[in-house]
Amino acid sequence: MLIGELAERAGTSPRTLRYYEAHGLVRAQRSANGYRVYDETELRVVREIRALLDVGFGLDDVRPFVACLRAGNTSGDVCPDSVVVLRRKIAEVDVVIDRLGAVREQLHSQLTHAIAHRERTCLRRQK
Amino acid sequence: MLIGELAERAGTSPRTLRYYEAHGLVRAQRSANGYRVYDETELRVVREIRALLDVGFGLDDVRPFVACLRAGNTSGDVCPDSVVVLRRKIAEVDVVIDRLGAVREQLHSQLTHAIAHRERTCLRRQK
DNA sequence: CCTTGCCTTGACGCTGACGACAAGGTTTAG
DNA sequence: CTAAACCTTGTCGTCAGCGTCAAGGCAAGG
Repeated sequence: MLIGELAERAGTSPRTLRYYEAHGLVRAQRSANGYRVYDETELRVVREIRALLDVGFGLDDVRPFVACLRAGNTSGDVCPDSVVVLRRKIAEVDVVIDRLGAVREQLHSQLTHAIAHRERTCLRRQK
Repeated sequence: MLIGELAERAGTSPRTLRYYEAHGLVRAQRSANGYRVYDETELRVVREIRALLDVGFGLDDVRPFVACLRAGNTSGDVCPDSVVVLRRKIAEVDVVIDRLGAVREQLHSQLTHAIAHRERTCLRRQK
């Protein structure tokens, strides 16, 4: 499997795969002419990476999951390092959710205030 | 009031104020030697900008609020354009909160799965 | 032989809100 | 006289995850 095929099967681009390789996440054999050659394992690795990035992970967060897959596990989640990252990420998400909740509250009250102000202005105009 | 003083009073940096000016948000008179000179109104403008950026607005989102203040209003929130942006931002925040909630769910289930897997492994080892 | 369509490395662009520095002018205090 | 502490414009760097050329090599079909 060459880079174009892997890219298509994983739903991404060759550029992206080279990028992952440059950052030590994906590995490739080389054919005689220097082309990157991948096996099915790499396909699963790339899909794991994509799934985690989509959820808001950074490349560094993904490393333990890739290592876990390479260690022969069916899922990248089951290794201790992955679990640590999972817990941390959940905590991070919780923090952001809380913050956004507070922001939402504030914006809502600003909006309420603005509407109330407009009401008052209209009423004064009507008099 | 020169740029350094305004920066300090607004809790930001001269660089930032020049940046806002370059993007048409803050205005300054010029003294004979070419220094930027600000009045109290600009202080309020800068504080409005900062408050909104802190909440996750972009510079473009802030423009209507600044215009609203410049139009003589006590609050930047009360003008129609500001209200439009407020509503849009609240909607955006809602979307992100929902997405993060789903992400949190997914991560939690991954974590649960990983823990369960580890339990099974330990049990097998104990046998 | 020539085109088409893969592949290679290398390098710059992008988004946003600035930080950091360069190289210089001004004003004030000692 | 000079150092300190302001100010000016201009340019590059930052973070992340790539997109988008550029310039070239390799393989196969007509």
